[in-house]
Amino acid sequence: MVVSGNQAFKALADPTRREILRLLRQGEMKAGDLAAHFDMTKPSMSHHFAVLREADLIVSRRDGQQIWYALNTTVAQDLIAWLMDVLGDAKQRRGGKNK
Amino acid sequence: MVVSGNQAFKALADPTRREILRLLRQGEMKAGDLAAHFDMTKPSMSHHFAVLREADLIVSRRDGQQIWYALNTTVAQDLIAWLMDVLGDAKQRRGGKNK
DNA sequence: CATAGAGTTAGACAATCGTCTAATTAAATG
DNA sequence: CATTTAATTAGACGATTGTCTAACTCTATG
Repeated sequence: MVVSGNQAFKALADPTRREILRLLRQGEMKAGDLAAHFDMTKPSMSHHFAVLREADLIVSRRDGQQIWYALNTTVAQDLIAWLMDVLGDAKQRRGGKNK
Repeated sequence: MVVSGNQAFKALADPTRREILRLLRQGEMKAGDLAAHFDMTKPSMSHHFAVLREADLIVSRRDGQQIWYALNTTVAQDLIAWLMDVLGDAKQRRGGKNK
């Protein structure tokens, strides 16, 4: 885990934040457009963006009045590597050992 | 996500629980032997086992006085599928789209 | 430069979480 | 059956989390 393993896992623990990541699969989006997908105030959404950014799961850039968010795949790759390592092929390994 | 997506993600948010999963990679272990790896009371460890079991990330069986825990790979596979879907190949996808 | 719009920051508050000690359950054994 | 050992359950408590309203920053524009 390169940088923020624990923060990244904690960030993923909230369903709103996972949905934000899902929306960003298709490319970057403005903060306001993201927020429009949720039944929640803008400050609450802003908080979720901050948590995701501090976990390095997203990156942001300002363009005039608006802020664009996009997935940061670097930490994402680390998370997947951790999960695959710990949980991914355990079945095969156990099969080989305990059969 | 088959059953307990949110619970599974929340279970992964704690470093002690992730370490428990890591230890279980090599096969099932007794509750006491797992607990011995941590600087924490047994009731606290028992709580973490319960969270992991409710998230379907581990399974347990009693053998006399002792309880054995093992990884449950079913939900683990779902988690990995989710992560790969949302975060896994975003770089390639964005590259193809926004280049 | 006054106003409006997009977004964040500050601070409060209830709910959830992680840990502890004390009590309890369940199995083994003299 | 009394005691010991392995583990969980119950309940308390401080820390963290997710949400809200109010206030603020920053940019655009008349």
